[in-house]
Amino acid sequence: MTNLSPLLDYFNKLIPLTDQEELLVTNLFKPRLYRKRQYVLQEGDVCNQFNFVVSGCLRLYKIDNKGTIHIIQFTAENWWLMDIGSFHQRSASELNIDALEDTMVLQISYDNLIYLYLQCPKFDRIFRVLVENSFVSLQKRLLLNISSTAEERYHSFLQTYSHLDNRISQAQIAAFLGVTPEFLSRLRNKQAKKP
Amino acid sequence: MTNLSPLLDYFNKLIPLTDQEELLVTNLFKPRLYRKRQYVLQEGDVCNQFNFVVSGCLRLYKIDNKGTIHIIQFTAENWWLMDIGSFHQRSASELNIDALEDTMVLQISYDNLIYLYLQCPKFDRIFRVLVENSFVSLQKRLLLNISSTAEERYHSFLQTYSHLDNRISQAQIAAFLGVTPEFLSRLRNKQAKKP
DNA sequence: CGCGACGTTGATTTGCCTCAACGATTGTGG
DNA sequence: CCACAATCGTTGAGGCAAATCAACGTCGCG
Repeated sequence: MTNLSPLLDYFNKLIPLTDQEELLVTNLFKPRLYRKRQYVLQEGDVCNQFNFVVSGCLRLYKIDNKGTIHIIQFTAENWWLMDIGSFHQRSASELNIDALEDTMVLQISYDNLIYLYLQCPKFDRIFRVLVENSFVSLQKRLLLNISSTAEERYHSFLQTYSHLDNRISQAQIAAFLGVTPEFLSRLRNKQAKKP
Repeated sequence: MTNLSPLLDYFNKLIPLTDQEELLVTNLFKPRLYRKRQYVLQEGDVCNQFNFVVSGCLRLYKIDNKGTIHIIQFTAENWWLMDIGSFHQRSASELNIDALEDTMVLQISYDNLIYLYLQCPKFDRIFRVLVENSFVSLQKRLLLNISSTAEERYHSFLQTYSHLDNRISQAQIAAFLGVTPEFLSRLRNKQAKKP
C-alpha cells in the first residue's frame, strides 16, 4: 500500500491530527500514478480531485486560441495542484493538468472532501488556509507577469523553482515565463557572457 | 446613519440571515467615506479591512520599480475589495487601493471578522465563498493577461466592465490593460474605423 | 540505426513603447 | 467669474523587446 506519511506530515505541520483524523485521511485519500505526458485534468471537464503530489512533477496550463501553451504552475513533491475555480464552482475547466514525469499523487474527490468537512470541521480550516495560500501565490504570479520584463521573470523563476531547474526542459520554462524557447535561449546566452 | 441594506441584501442572497445575525453585521461593519484620490490601503501597510463598496469606485494597483502603475482590479457598487493575501497573512502589502470617485464603503476590521466567525460560523462559509470567488476572478485576470493581445484584452474589458466604461478615464483603462494611454488611443481609433 | 524532440543561432518583422507636440477639457485660485 | 495651470486624449516619428521563420547540430529513445 502507498505511503501516506508525506500527506499526514503536511497536515500535522499545519494543525496536529488525532489518530482518528489520520484514519479519516487514510480512508478518503486515494493514491494514483500518472505516467509522463498523461492528463490529470483536461479542459472541458470539471476538476473533481484535489491532488497532493508525493513524487514527480505536474504542470497546470492553458491553451490559447492560437494553440500556444501557457504554463501557470509547476507542482512537485509535497504541494497541491488542482483548478480551484472549476473544483469549487463545479464548472467546466479552461485548464489542463498533465505529468512532466511519472508522478504519484494522493487525491481526494469533491464528494469525499465535503464528507471530510462534515466529519471533522478542523479540515475546514486546513483547506481554507490552503486556498488562501493558493490565492497568494497566484497573486504573486500575476504581479510578476504584469510588472516585470522577461529577464526579471526568469531570475525570479530560478529563485522560486531552483530545485526544479534541472528537471524541467527549457521549452517548458519558456512556456511558463511567457516567451518563446528561442528568446529564452538568447537570454541564457547573454547571462552566461555577462557576469 | 448609513444604510446597511446593500450589504445585508448581499449576504441574504448567499445565505439568508436571522435577525440576530443581521444585528451582528450592523454592529461590526462601519461605514466610511473616502474622497476621490484618497488612499484606502497604501503599500507597506497591513491590509486590515474588508471593504464592501456601497457607492463610488475603487482601484487596486501595484507600482513597479520604474514607477508605472498596474491596475489589478476596479471595484464599484456591491463588490468587495481588499488585499486578501496581506489581510489573511497579516503581512505588509505590495499593493495600493485608492478612490477614483468619492466612495462609500462598509468595512469590517480583521479582529471584528475573527469575532464574527466565532459568534456565527455561518459567516465562515460566506467568506470562504467570497475568497473562492476572488480566486476565480484573479485567475481569469491572469489567464487573460497571459494568453491575449492588448486588443483582445480591451474587448474583454468592455464586456466585463461595460457598466464602468464611461466612469473610468482611458488612462485608467490603459493601466488596467497593461498598455500606454497612447497605444489604447490608437486601438480605439482603429476600432472606430473598421466595423 | 533513424527519427523526433530539443537547444541554438541568424535574419526579418511586429506590437507596443518613448518622446514630443498639440487642442480640448477640467479644475482652481485670485 | 475669469485666467491660468493641470490633466486628458490624440497624433506623429522613431526605437526596442520579443516574435516569427528558417536552418542546423545534438541528443535520447524506440
